Amino acid sequence: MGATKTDLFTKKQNELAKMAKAIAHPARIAILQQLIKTNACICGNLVNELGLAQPTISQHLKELKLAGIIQGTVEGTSVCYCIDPKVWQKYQQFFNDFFVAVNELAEGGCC
Amino acid sequence: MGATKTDLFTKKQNELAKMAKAIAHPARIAILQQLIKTNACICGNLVNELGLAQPTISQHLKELKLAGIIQGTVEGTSVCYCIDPKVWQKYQQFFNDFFVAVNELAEGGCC
DNA sequence: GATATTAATCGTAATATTGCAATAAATGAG
DNA sequence: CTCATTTATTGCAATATTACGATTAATATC
Repeated sequence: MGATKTDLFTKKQNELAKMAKAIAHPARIAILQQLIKTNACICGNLVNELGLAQPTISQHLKELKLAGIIQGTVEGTSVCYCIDPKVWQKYQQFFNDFFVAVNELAEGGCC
Repeated sequence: MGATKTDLFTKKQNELAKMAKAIAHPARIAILQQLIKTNACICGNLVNELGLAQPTISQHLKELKLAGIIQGTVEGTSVCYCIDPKVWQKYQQFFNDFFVAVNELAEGGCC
């Protein structure tokens, strides 16, 4: 039915899934990389960098903002986006914790 | 139009996005955690553990298999799934590389 | 206030994802 | 070969995502 049954899973599982979803699009990854690369925030010249239309970029920015990864502050007629380091670290932590679990056992192989 | 414009992005960006998508669902995270927890592979008793119908689990397993994270080997009437440590490590590496980039600068804040 | 610039929102079309009932395929036991 | 068990596939309905044209909102400049 297209709707995820979130009630079947733990808070952590749902949260990690949501975090993964936030970066599960090349445009959003490209946006984040641009924000990192230009350090200082840079605003909507993302539209020029990536080849997507302005509303599309705006929508992706909204999702990233909703996920908490970035924040935007109005600056004249334009808006300045940048990564929230705290949330970014949380993401790093969550993903690392998830992946690290296996390496602890691993080896044995199985089937 | 619902179709991602992959041609606009780099191979790495598309790949990371795909990897994120593979784990961007709580059921798939739960499945992976079960496979880790029970170390030895465990097959379709995932259906009992999670509360989803058998075809739904089967579909998620297929996606994880397609992403390369897991592999399944037939064992009698049942199938034994387990994590592919090599691919898992690749995932860990990719995500870490992505997140680590910011911490190198960070601090300055911006807007 | 009128105009230009930039970004957000609305509306809509195309496509993708999620979930499951029904069914098929594969294998082991008898 | 028949039957039971387990998993995969098919077909379909509900919902979500992606993308963009058209428009609106916000702000700066004149």
